[in-house]
Amino acid sequence: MKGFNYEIIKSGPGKARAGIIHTKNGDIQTPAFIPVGTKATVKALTPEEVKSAGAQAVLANTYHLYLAPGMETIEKAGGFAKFMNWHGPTFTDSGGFQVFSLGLAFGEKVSKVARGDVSEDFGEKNDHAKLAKIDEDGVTFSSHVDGSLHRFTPESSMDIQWKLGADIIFAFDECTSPQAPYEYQKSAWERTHRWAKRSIDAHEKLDPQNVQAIFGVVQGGKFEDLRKESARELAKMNFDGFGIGGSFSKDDISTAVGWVTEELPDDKPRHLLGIGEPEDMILAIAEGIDTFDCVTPTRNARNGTLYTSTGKVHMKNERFKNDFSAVTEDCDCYTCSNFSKAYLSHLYKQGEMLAGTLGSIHNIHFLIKVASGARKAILEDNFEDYAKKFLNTYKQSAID
RNA sequence: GCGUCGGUGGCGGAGUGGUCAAUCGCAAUAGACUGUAAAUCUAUCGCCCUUUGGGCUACGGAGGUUCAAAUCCUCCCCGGCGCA
Repeated sequence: MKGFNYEIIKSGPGKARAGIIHTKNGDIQTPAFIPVGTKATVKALTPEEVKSAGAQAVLANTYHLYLAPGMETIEKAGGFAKFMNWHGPTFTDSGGFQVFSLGLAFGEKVSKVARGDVSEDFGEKNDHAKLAKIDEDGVTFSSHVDGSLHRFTPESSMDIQWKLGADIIFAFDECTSPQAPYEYQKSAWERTHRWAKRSIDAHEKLDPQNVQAIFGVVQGGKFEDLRKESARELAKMNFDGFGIGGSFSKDDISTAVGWVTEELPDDKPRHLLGIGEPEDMILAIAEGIDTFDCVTPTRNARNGTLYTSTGKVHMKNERFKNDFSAVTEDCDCYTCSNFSKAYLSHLYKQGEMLAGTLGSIHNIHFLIKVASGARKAILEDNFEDYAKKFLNTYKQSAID
């Protein structure tokens, strides 16, 4: 494989590790948080702002870019990175998450991190309202934009991702619902494994030189035997790295991640798909995760919630109206260096676009710092201390 | 001065005899958000009591008609418009 390589710089304590992912477009110092730019844009930010906030790479989405602007435009642009003017490593998600979000999750209040338990009537209601339907061969989507029908298979996902041109792509998988019971999780991951094999085969044909790295995606929900078996099965395949996907209960993200990283080979990178609350990242890094992506910093920022070292705060809250201190005093992001809570509060309340921009800069910077801080601590041999201190101060809910 | 239309909760604006503490929008106050259907969504929003419940005060003001009035009548106050 050309250009792609993972190197462990330091391991421990436990499964935690610091490393470097080399790609032909640059390196990623891990652990790292990768901001999400679904439609070839990290919402509300210019690539320069994303970079200044500390981002080393961005992750875009296959389904969304396939729908718009469509592959013809992306190909003419020379790939999505060039299209969006991002100079650095890139990832694309396979569209597997949309199997979930437009499928069983459509119209329901389920997200990939569950608060509830496995549902008795899983998948039985409103099936006709869903926009995605799964069969053995692939998934048929109704476009959420205009209702038109589209079909994704492992082969078409690979084809699209090859054209999108990311450095790291993911095998086409099914992101399962946290409410899915054991039997469903089992059959889903079995299908996902068949899709993984087909993804590898299809990708080899498209990219015989292997200039593009492909990661397999571990599934299995919250069930230990399924997670472990999924990891073992995928580890046998010729993937360049692994994604850990699907659903978790908030309380056992790190447990489930631990089951998986025990089974995955150490010499390949592990990406925890879609996870990104600070406390989740710290716990997952302890279990040997290298990279994360998550929409939560940018979405929260647009919706008025910002991260601080003591927890999240909602900038529209009245208490910030005349608070002229920075969101986080010791934060060196552009936002905290130049603006007060009072100003941000004003922007948010007035619905000004700059609110989303300044908030997003701070939030992605914050999460990037959580990951890079962990890296530094691992390298300096005090990760346990770093993790403990971070978790103790964070979650103390609220600031001031 | 005459005529006419109108005065509703923080604002705009419905309602024009009972199902009205009063549709709706905005603002306000909280909350949610984890591979982006998301610059979105949810809740509360007259006062008091522990409740899916109850009590009180309210639709410019004062009277009145009626079993029942934000809604009908009379007078008064205020505003827009038209005519003098």
